[in-house]
Amino acid sequence: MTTRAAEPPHPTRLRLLEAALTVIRTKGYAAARVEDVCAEAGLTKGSFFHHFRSKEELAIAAAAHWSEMTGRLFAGAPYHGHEDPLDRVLGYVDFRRSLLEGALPEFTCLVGTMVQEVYATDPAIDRACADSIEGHAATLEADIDAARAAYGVHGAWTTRGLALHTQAVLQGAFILAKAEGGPAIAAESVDHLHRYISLLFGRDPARARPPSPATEKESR
Amino acid sequence: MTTRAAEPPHPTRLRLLEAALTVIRTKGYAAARVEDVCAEAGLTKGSFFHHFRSKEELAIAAAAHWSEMTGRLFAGAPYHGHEDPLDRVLGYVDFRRSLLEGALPEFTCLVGTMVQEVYATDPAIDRACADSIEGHAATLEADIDAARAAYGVHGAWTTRGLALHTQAVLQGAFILAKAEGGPAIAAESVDHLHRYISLLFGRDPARARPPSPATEKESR
DNA sequence: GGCTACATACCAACCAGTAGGTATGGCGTC
DNA sequence: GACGCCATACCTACTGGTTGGTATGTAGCC
Repeated sequence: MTTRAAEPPHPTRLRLLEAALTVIRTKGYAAARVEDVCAEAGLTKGSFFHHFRSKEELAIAAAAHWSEMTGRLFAGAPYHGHEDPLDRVLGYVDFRRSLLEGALPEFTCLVGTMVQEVYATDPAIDRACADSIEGHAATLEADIDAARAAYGVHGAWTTRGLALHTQAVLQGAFILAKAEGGPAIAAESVDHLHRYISLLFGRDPARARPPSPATEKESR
Repeated sequence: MTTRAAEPPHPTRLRLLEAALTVIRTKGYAAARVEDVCAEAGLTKGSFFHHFRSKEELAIAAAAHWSEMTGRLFAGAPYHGHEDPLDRVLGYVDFRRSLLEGALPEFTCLVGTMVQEVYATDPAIDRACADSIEGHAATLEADIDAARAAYGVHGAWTTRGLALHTQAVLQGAFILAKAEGGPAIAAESVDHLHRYISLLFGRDPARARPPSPATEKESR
């Protein structure tokens, strides 16, 4: 991930990045025109090319911005407050489930969408997307490891593999949501993921979930 | 799915459809130029537009062709020969896993790739993709139902939901494979799916898999 | 007065789709 | 069994709209 201490970006650049998120998540990267992004941001191309050298640079910057945004969102999420590490892992899944609301471009994943289009044609964007996904998955590994230790679970799978599996389920859920036109089936798939992790650690999946601890004001 | 008794397509049309599979799975739909498809098929645009009215019609026809191709592949797969319905479901997962070989455009899913790009902009292609995914998932439901009956499993989930969850895991695995540049992590995710279904039906996931029954010569 | 941050106007390449041509082969007719 | 006729299948050449990117202008600010 390498979230290097980024100086806060120029507000106009930020507006363009936010616009890019919306447009690319709606139409995909190739179909997203620079002018679409400008219109969404209420600017013109002259301004765009003042802040970005090319459309490709926008995509890479958007992926980095996405990583930072989601990084902050998940770092501040309440599930980190659980005592039991397994509750933290399951809390993460519940949190992801709670995000599946509203219109599709609001909850689907920027980098998952982009990587499908560019993996074979644009190595730089592909790398940025892969970094984003892997970096996010890595934030789960400490809790999964702690849960394995606490529950004495040592199956034929790796911590990193399970962390990435959660991402696979979520990415796949987004695809189903796009095909079906809404988040309902995506939510069911995330429920299956929750049930899987419960079973994997020998916990009854039907057991009531622990209440979310109060959201931390500042998680540093 | 509605696999209506299709008269065998014109061989040149078929070459264009096969070429479209390759090109779209490599570059995505929007970036796939009509001329790319023609070049891949060894034809020119004049011929293309003799067989298809538009690029959109190609995409829809490609999705239908994809459904037929995969339909035949899975209908003829060996896992249907297992006595135990749970073995058939798990055999399906194993079969999917065995397909994760070679270069990415050879094993990734056409309609999963396309739906991400068109869900908000092209309802006709979106519908074709959704039909393909749902139609394929539906082929699992009879075996899942039979397994639920045989094993007395009635959790808080639906047969259709689990069938679609298998597709979510696979689609997500393809995204990870594209990000990582190879099928290794995708395979791990499919292993997790196998483990999940085993646990869900109360079977020890570590248990040796039953040998595949001999491939049926003709499954009608 | 020069630098940042935007806008307007323009260009050249690209690309889906069209126009119109030619080769091929089936088929009825004599 | 040769001939005229036409539909099919494929090609080359072109067009017109689109789009990433550039050149240039200008308003405000230090």
